[in-house]
Amino acid sequence: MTEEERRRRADAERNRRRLLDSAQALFCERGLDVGVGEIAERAGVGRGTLFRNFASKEQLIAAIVAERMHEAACRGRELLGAPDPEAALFEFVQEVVGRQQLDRGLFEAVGGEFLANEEIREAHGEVISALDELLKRAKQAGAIRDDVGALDVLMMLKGVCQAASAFSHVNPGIVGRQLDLVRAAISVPAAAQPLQGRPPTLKDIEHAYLAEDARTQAKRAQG
Amino acid sequence: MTEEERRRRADAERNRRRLLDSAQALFCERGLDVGVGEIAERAGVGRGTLFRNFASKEQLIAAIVAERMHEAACRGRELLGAPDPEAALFEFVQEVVGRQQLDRGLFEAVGGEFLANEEIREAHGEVISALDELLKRAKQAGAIRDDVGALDVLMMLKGVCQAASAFSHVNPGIVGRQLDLVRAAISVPAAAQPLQGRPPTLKDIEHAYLAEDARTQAKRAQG
DNA sequence: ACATAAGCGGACCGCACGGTCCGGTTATGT
DNA sequence: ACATAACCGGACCGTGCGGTCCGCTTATGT
Repeated sequence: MTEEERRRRADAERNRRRLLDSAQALFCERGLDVGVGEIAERAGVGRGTLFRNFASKEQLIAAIVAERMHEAACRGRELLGAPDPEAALFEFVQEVVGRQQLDRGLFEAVGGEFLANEEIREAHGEVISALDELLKRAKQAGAIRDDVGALDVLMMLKGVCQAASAFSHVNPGIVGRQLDLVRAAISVPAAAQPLQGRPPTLKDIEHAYLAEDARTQAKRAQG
Repeated sequence: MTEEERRRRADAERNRRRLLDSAQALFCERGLDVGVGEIAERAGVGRGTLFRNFASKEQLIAAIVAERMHEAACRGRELLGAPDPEAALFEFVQEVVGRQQLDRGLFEAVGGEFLANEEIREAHGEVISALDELLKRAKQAGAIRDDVGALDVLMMLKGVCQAASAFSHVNPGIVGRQLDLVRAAISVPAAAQPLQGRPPTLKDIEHAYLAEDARTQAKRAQG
């Protein structure tokens, strides 16, 4: 040990990175329920190696999810410097939805029982704070009503994300449509612009289910 | 067998009812993840009896959930006869949320992978149809914008229900608040009335998690 | 009262999960 | 080149799940 800071072997460091990468990829595409065995296999290491780097699966999840939330919060703070407060707010809202749309694990972590985890809850708080600041600026600019809070918005976004994860692949316009509704709701008196896309239909549900099923069976066949 | 229609023994019928009742109760309070063992135990029968009445757990779930959805749809059709179309629509919306708030199993069945089940999806379709009719009437009355569909509304409700299931016990006003938002969204120009209740806070999340945790550990201690 | 079939229940099975452990391997400093 | 400790990987464990099976019980018609 010639250096104080260099106490871990190089291969250990490399394996940790591989584990984080493979877990991130699998959580993204299949959610947080993927088994630790599969994560280790994809990383090209054994299960033992996984558990030496992360004390439990929950801790691995927390490390990844918290990182993603931290990134989102940073983006939010960045948007605080944008010229148009209202545009900045809705840009952020749209990105938050987009991130969850691209990362199923992140989507599942928000609002589920995983908020029980200290690390995740803290990162979640960062996002809320950023959104809160953006809201405050937009309110001062007169664009947003005074009595809504960051969590009010986040809760509505939960519905949007749910819609996105369920239907966006059979009805791509659904996200923009729902985001429009977040702005204008369904009442006539508001100065409403026409909604984007086409209305979702019963067929969409069926297609969503069939696509999901086909994907599952494909995985099963190859595995 | 003196009667054609009487081919099942009385005790069998009684046990089936007990199973349905206990499953309903457990699904309500703890969600669809409760084990079949516990359901049978609460009903005072063995696991074998459960599987003789229902070929699989999924079928048991479908029987119960579809029944609840059917009830909701009936209520919706009933409201079609109400004098004020707009009031009827929002009464229905509120009741749909209320039902999911009182029944965690129902909440989980909507929008999750359980919509893959034919029986559930069909019953879900009934609810959508009822909501669609209510929407049409409200549109004709000029209360609702023309370009929203029943599923648009249902998706927003998903977010409301999520908020309800997570926070209603620490912030009872949250449901009315979110329902207000469904009507008016967050834009200033709308003729907005002040939101009900108080804004949700970060503390609410923490309390929700702590309460959930305490409940879980209580169950664990008594079981 | 009795014969009989329908019904019963809990022991049992296979499975998949998260997590542990230890004999063999390999990076690392001298 | 070598000694050594850090590291590796996969066999292994306990748990809890949905679902099956079979010997015993009991409702039911005569």
